Amino acid sequence: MRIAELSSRSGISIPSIKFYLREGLLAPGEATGRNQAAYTDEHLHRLRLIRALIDVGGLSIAAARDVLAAIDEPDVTGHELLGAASYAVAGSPRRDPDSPAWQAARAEVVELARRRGWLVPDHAPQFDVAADAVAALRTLGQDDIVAMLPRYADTMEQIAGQEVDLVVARGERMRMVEGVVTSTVLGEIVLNALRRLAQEDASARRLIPRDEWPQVPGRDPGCDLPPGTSKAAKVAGSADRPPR
Amino acid sequence: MRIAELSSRSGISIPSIKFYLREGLLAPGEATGRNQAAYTDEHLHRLRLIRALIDVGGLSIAAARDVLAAIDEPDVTGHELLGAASYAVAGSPRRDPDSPAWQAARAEVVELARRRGWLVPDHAPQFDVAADAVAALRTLGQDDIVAMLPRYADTMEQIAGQEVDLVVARGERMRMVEGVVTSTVLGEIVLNALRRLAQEDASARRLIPRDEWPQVPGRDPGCDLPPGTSKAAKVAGSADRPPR
DNA sequence: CAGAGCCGGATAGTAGCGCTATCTGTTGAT
DNA sequence: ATCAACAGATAGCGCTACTATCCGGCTCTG
Repeated sequence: MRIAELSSRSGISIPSIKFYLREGLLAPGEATGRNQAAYTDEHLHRLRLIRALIDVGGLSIAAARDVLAAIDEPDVTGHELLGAASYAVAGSPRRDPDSPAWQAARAEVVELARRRGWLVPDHAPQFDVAADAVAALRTLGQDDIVAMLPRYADTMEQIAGQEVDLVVARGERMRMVEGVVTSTVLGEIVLNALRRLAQEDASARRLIPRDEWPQVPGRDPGCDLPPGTSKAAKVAGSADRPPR
Repeated sequence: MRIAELSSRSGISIPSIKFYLREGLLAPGEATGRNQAAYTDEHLHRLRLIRALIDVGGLSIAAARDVLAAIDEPDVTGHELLGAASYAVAGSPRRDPDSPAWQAARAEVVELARRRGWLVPDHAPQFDVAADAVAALRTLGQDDIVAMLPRYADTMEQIAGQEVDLVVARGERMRMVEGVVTSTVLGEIVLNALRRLAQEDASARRLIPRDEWPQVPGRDPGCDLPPGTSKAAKVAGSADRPPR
């Protein structure tokens, strides 16, 4: 296929495709002449991945390039890829790594991970990101929100375990590698959106009088978890919440 | 306090402070003369909030302005504020709301929320954000990741309930309102960072031979959840995972 | 086999965002 | 009286993610 077809099938303008070629996000097509090249369905798929990372995942061009380069590296393992993706997404713009408050916040998060026995190196960039947020919460006097950290960690440990199991179960390397990236980047978007929706629901239930609730169909019991879920997890899913 | 002191105490340059004044993120100081104004500790706090939202939370100036305007509105309820924050953060750049695939993805997420009985309007912008990601996952052939949606929703329902309880417990309106914003925006950053760390841990446990694990101190049992956690939740926290 | 039009590659230009610099006239501290 | 600091306004800058234009070569059509 030539570039015009690649453009029309992907919905991306030819100049943009050329831009991604220049930036090294997309491999050149196979040359069929001095100034002609042929593109394949793999290029089409790659373009969709690029747009998903950039438009939906909010990655910068540079971050997307780093992630995609790790995908292309044939002997990078799934585990290393996750680190690479994590590093690329974290970016560098930290607030002030020199202040004692920031260092205390970072130490707090590192200690949390250590107590849970997480196998992560102390220099993982995500610790810096978390430290930024924790330090900001503390200087804003929102210490009680920081107190939720252990619960956040517990929850994310469950989620991450299931995500990794899912991707590892695929077996085939190429599908695993792309699964790591998409579940990390796009899964985050979905999780964040669902969290906001759940917050809106939770605050409606607590702050709006029951007789002013909008009319909604009743909640279907027990049909919203996929097969294989343990009874304990289902029970926990409804624990610690006010009556609905 | 005059602007020079506000600048040195906040660590933000005077031109930047003037910029925030122009953009309406920061209220003008009380005028003490034709071209003099006095700033208070509230201005200092507000500046810290602005920087937290922008630098740490990644909000644009426009989104931060919308959120802060909602905070300032004296008769906006905590619940409405959450909607405003949610809306401001969602932004508008959606992928292609006209394609059938996108509409199917949106319907899928709306149906998920409806089945759980969430009290959220169908037009909530977070549905659009989630639809973007779900549609992207489907076109990339990552349907098994989409299958995790119900579990994501269940998890976020728990987290959001606890967050809202925490903030509502404060009682005082001003502290509630700021708690909504900070927990929504900064909590998301922390959650995302912890998720990536947990993913790295999970993939290390599954993909690296046990005898190559880095040496880490043992996991402390049971001391990582705050008081008030039910036994069921603690058990669920360790369920469905491979042996550690 | 001519010529219209698409091709790859290169260079230059653009729009928006988040500041930053400079200028003007005024004011308060010494 | 002097002079740095101030508020307010206008203009400019650096970065990112494209977008436009040009060029000589290719290829498809009639």
